Amino acid sequence: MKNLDVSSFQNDLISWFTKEQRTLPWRQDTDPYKVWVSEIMLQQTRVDTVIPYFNRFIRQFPSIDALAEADEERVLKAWEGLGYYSRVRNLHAAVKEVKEQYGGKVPDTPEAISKLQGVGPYTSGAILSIAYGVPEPAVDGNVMRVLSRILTIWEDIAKPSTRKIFEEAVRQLISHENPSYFNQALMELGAIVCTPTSPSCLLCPVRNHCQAFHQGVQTDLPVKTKNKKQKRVQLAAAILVNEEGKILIHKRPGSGLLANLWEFPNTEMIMPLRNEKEQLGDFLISEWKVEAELKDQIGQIEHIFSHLIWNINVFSGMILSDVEEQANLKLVSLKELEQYALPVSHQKMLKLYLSD
DNA sequence: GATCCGTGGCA
DNA sequence: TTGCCAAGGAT
Repeated sequence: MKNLDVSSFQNDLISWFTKEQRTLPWRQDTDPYKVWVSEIMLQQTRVDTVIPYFNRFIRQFPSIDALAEADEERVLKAWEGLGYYSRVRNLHAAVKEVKEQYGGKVPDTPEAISKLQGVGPYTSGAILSIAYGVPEPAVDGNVMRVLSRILTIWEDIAKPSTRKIFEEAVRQLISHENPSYFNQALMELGAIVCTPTSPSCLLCPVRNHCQAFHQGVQTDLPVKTKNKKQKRVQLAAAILVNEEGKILIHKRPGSGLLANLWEFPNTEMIMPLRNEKEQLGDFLISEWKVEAELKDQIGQIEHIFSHLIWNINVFSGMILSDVEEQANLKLVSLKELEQYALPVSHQKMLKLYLSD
């Protein structure tokens, strides 16, 4: 590698990680299943957020077999609040696949492991290197940031095609003696030293190898184009109770936003100027044949997703008709509701209702 | 390649 | 307050 003493770089990086790595629950051992779970949870999600979820999840589902045999409702409930719920549905499906097709052992080749649902290029490399010591690249956002600075790579890291450039770089740099620590060290460095804004270059174990530091351009890298703004969507939702005090909930479709999570009945306001309570009442009858007496609005909620914003006007009401329960439509008591995974937006609605 | 898919923290 | 993010993958 041009302008870089690879052996010295590996040594400085791995020595630093050996000494300075954070103690984390998924670093207690290298059980491929636990490495796998942690890597899925850590996708686009901060370490501090993941820690309690990881501990609970492993307690509930300690092994491939335990997770493979679990009901999806329980699995989704364990993921409630973490976001990107397709991650856990894919993990669940993939774990069943490993149990059935690989005798319960997580595959140890790039070809096999990459076929598992939810396992892309990053996760494949992470599991192979950390759990099995295979020298494969594991290029995430941290790695692209760190290496863009060390090697002064000016490609736009927001473009999917750019990842290949960094994978090629890692193949030339990775330690074959300890690929696990090499990959983890790059990510750890990105997380606690080589941060997006104001990197701590004076504390960096590899600053002598860093071209951006030498040129004083570390804050100009990486190059990353901006995201688009979220779209706003106006919703009206109802927390409806029957004469027994049971609450009406609806299971969302199996694909798309918040797939398979439960929610309070709601509908998008296509005509924002028309009376919302009327639109909501019409929706309840036409969609669910539920006649309800809606009270005045009990509040409003704004919920921000990565790509859209929900503005929800929340109503409460009494169910006047009989409800025909279906697989995706249930009446549950407040206590039973605890068994169902709700999106955070609907947890906010419930809290609003209970304090009303 | 562009878009979809969550959430909470922080400058 | 607003934007931007944080150990990505599927379509």
